[in-house]
Amino acid sequence: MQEPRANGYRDAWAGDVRAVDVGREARVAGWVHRRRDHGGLIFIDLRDRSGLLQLVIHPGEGFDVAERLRPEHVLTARGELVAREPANVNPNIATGEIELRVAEIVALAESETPPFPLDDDSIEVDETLRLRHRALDLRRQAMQDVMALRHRVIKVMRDVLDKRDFLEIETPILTRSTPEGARDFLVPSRMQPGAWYALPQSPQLFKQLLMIGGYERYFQIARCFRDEDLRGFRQPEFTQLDIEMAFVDEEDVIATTEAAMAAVFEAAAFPVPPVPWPRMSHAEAMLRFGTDKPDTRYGLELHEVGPLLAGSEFKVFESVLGGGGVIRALNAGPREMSRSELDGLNEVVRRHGARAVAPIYVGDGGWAGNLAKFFSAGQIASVNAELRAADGDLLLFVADTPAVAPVALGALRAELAECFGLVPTDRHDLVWVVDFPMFERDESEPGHERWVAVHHPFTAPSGSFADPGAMLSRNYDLALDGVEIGGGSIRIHTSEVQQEVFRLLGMSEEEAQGRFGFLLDALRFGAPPHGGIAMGIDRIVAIIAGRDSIRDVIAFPKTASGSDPLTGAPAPVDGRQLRELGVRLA
RNA sequence: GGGGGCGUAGCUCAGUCGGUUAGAGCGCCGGCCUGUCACGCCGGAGGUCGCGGGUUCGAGUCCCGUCGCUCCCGCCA
Repeated sequence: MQEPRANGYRDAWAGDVRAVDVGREARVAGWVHRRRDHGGLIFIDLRDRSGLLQLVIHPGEGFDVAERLRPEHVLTARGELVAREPANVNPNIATGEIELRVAEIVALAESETPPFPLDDDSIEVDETLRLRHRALDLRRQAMQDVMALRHRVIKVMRDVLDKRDFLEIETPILTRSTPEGARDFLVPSRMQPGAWYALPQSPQLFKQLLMIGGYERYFQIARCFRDEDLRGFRQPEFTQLDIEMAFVDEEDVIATTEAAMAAVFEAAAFPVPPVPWPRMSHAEAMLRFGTDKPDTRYGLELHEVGPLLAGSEFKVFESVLGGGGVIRALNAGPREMSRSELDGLNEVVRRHGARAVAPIYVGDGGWAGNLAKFFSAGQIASVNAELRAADGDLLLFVADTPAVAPVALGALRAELAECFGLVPTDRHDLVWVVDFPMFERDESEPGHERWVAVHHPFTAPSGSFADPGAMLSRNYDLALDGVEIGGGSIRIHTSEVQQEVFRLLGMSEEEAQGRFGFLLDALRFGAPPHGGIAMGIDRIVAIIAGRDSIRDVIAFPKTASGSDPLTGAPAPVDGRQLRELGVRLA
């Protein structure tokens, strides 16, 4: 760190002094990390953001002060930086060759005993307790490291985009609904009683207005809000690198994203393949991996085996195929699994809506087990060839609807890779997934089937509106190790096409005008072709830091119940405010 | 909204088939200690076993309810 301006508290960072500073008089300040009291000699590991420095207090000046110090007390100390005897050097800390011989020590603040250890990152402390004492939790080295990493990631993003002529422009937080498909957080309006602001699910509409407004290249470190249940990699409040560019096609946005992200990974010393990163169609991803965000670091790929097995004696498969279903299979390799372990696999696919997994062992070129008798030698041979099956291999089959079977087997693939230890820890893969379907048929309410946009309804489609189910969207999602870290698209830039999409989604002209009039209006005044992307900063930082939850990379995250860590719950509303708003309490 | 797991000392956890006095490590407090760095040695304090009810001669342990946390599905890019 840069040397601090000398004042009454410090003139040096504790963790930054080195052997070359021996002989120098230094004043440092910080927290007591650990204290070792030898009776006639006291050692204190002093901690500030830069690191640790050992203070030595001999009997005499300040000794009585040092005797009363305890972990997390705050102090400032002055003394001479001295070299340690060779035998006393501590190679585990950066300042281990030297120490501060204290001439003066002043206690600035006492501390109660911390409710959980701050000097040991190996113990996993209950998260509720960490959130309740967030200031203490943030002192821990692991949190300090992550926050510094997060800062560097965002800094690199800003630097790369700044060099490429992007302007950082802020967009409103109190706004109206910006549809991404999630529930909006709502805030009542005082000026217009009965009306509500929505917090933005993304700056989508605003950045399109900026493109139409001629700003050409925009970005923002944007806070986004979605009122949905949280998960390890999902918070109701999260941060995205939001980018939009005018007069561009897919290649421009992808190239810009790759430049920014490659710089981020390089700055973080996170090993990824060189750009350009591979691309895969949505259809291929679903076929080979059973997910739209494949982890391509390991095998266990899915195969379509329905046509190979049609006409067998196995009634389960036959009835699925007869009903328009599919059969997907993967080769788990030479695995010995017990009855109960195989039952455990059923649990996995059931979670995703499938009935069961059919396991078959390969032996002597044929199939072992009680399912083998239902299939002809030709069928067995062709499936073995498709799955490259060898003796001893375990083959797993899932037969179900075209929507369920791939997803269920894809989830099983991920689970198997995890428990077989097939997921590399030293290597990371990125893949662009492109050519998503534009529309999907929502058949959840019989009699009210309708088209819904797979991405948001501003994504540019390709294909003909005469066959909406066959249209693809001009979008691109980026997956890192099986986690979606970003996604974007080329946007619709004419009001005619935009209205056509709204119509297909069952939106009347009045409704479209009411909800998105300010975009439709803008599109009528010369909108440039444009597109962009949004990158999930929390997820990117979490993966680089090797964390399972983005809560670990957010200074003040929400808890599982969505409450605020500082108050324990969303703030209660003042009754007077409610009356002014005309809100009646139930 | 649905399903699984967890809740025991300040922290992390153990606690057998339901059995009488609930444990460990770390931390904390006191004493000793002039070269430690996860300091060491000696001693000590600390428990509504989340909460409520039930079964039982007897419940940390079994059952029901409830609250909290957590993972997964739904939802959500």
